[in-house]
Amino acid sequence: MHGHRPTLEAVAAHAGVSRATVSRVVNGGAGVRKALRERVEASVAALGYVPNSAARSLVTRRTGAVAVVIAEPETRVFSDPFFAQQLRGISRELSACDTQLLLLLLEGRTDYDRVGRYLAGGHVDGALMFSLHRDDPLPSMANASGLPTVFGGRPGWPGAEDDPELLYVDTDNRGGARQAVEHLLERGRRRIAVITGPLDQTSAQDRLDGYRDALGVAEADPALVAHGDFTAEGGERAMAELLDRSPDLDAVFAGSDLMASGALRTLRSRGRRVPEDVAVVGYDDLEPAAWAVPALTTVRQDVQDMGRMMAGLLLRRLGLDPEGVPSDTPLAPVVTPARLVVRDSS
Amino acid sequence: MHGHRPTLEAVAAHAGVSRATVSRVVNGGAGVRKALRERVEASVAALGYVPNSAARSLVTRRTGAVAVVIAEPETRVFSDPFFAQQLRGISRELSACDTQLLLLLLEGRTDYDRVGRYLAGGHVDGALMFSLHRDDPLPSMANASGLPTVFGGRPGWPGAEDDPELLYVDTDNRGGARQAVEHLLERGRRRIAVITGPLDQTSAQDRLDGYRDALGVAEADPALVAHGDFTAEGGERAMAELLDRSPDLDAVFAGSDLMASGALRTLRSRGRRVPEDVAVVGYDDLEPAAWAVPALTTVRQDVQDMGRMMAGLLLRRLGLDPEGVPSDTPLAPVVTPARLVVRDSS
DNA sequence: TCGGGCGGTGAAAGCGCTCTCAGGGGATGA
DNA sequence: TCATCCCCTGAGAGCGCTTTCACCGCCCGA
Repeated sequence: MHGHRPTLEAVAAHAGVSRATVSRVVNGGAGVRKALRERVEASVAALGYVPNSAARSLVTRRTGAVAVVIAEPETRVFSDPFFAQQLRGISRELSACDTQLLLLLLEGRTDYDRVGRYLAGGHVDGALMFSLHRDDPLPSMANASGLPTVFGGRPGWPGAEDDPELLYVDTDNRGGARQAVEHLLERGRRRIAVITGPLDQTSAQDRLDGYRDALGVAEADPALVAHGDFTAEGGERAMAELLDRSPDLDAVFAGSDLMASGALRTLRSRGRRVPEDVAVVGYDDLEPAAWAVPALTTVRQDVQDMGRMMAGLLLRRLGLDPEGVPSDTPLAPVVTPARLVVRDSS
Repeated sequence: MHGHRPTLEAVAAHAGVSRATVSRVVNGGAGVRKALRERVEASVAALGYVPNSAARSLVTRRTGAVAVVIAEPETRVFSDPFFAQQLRGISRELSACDTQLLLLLLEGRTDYDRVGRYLAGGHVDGALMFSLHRDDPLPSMANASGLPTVFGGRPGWPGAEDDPELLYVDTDNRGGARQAVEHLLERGRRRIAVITGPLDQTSAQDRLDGYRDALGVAEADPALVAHGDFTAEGGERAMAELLDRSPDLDAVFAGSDLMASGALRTLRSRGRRVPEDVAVVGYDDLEPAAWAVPALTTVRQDVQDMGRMMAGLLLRRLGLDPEGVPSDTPLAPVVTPARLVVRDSS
């Protein structure tokens, strides 16, 4: 197999030059006379030489790869278009800088060790982390190993906000949620329930806060609050709970489109019409929103762009200025706006 | 940052032993006296030593990582649950062998170079390739670089079948399609249309062949055949075409659930009732099938398990026998069965 | 004609790790 | 008590690459 991949040495011998010269040519050819460079290039092509990445990164201390770490089971990562979109933006930005994307998924508690070792082992130049819960050990692992890291969503662990080095990309969850609930109020709804995401994630907590803001209360009516986990099944269950507790509710704000579509299913099976009996608003504006029956009113955040920004931030942190970014832009967290999109469900 | 990661040397000095001993301990500790081993382990912990992967793989010629190459735009990869499931199986199998999964997506023609270089550069020990079209250059690139590779789906390029080394995992697409169409015939349908996937993929071609088998014809009625691209949008368009060409059709077999759900949308918008007016059968039995309204009759293939098998095949090819596999099992392509699942749409 | 400068090239020193090989010491058998 | 063997351990040679540093011509100005 890998049998006898030619080495620099071999190319040098073939071209009748030294290893140093070949190395220079392979890395751009600066400072090598044209005639020689062409001779070397011919040899490289003739032998089918490809640099050995291990040897190279051993000396350069760079790998040209970036890890995307998602602390969720594959089930969610791949069924939730949120990640898909995010990854898409990331992947696009990275490949523009010729950097490889490495996807690491953490499923169980035991994976933390493996991934921690991987990150610390110098396999990657930096990391992008998502979907972290408040007590997740990953950030401190990354921090301990000194790996440059950018987070998706505002980190929620204690003291996170005080770290001036901290880099993240978030969206205005609180404002978006407020818009959603205000919209329901304008539609004349009065018993508005909420289905939250896991509250140890800032995005879920912020959306709940936005709900409270809109209603002008400091504490939500417990009968109108149910907790989901950002999945459709969770939304289905939460909606059932809500209907049991508050049969008179006339609207529900779900913390994600997936949960909203789950809620839709429960409502349908319980014979409630949407939006006549119960208005539904989701969050994210991903595919399931537009496809749901009826099409979901939701809060739009440009997830793909957020992914792109995360990657951009990291690349700049690594000193690989992505094109189109003035190099004097300060390296700081980014918060993008959210916007209500009204469809048929409200 | 990576500032001063301790090296083997440092640990050796700290523990008062030689590099060789530390290396042995780090790699399992075989052949090192217990007392010494514990001393070394303490030093490793005290210094927070993590082996440098580049140095290690430079000498071992192994990276502990495997690439999954998908020649489809991210859009599809992440919105099509097919890949999600497949990846899930793969990821599960790989992590059992402590092997990292590296996801490489090819979007445009230009990505081929980058990925080709990456694969040839020794970043990974092997590759898993999916969703290849007949003239895809990737297999020959992998072959040229001698990278052990397992394919998802029976490869369709000329001469592929003759390669005794070729490893792939496929499902009985032809048989599954035949079952689907026979089922429609049993239901009394007579004008059965088909929406194919891209015919330069063997899976799509095989499913079309199965359709013909069931109908007992050598060539399908062109008015009843439309081509999609395995996406929901494609299914939507194809269904519209079919209705225009053959308004009298009473059933449609779609080459994937996603295309079937697109077809469902078109049928709904054209006012055809499913299954009363038109029966619909999909293929794959992934989430969209069960969720569709009405729930889709479809052909089940255990995609996740296929992923697992692909990974298993590759690991064995790499000499990392996954647990539970008798080591004398011959290394050969696998074809899994397909089974009809009847739901509401037919 | 000669000295200084400069662009281009090669020799060689590692990067951090694994692994072979040789040697040292303790235990064992006579 | 001495020789033999075996178990551990350490020294050292690379893995393939980058990069510094010294050097060799060559061209220029004087």
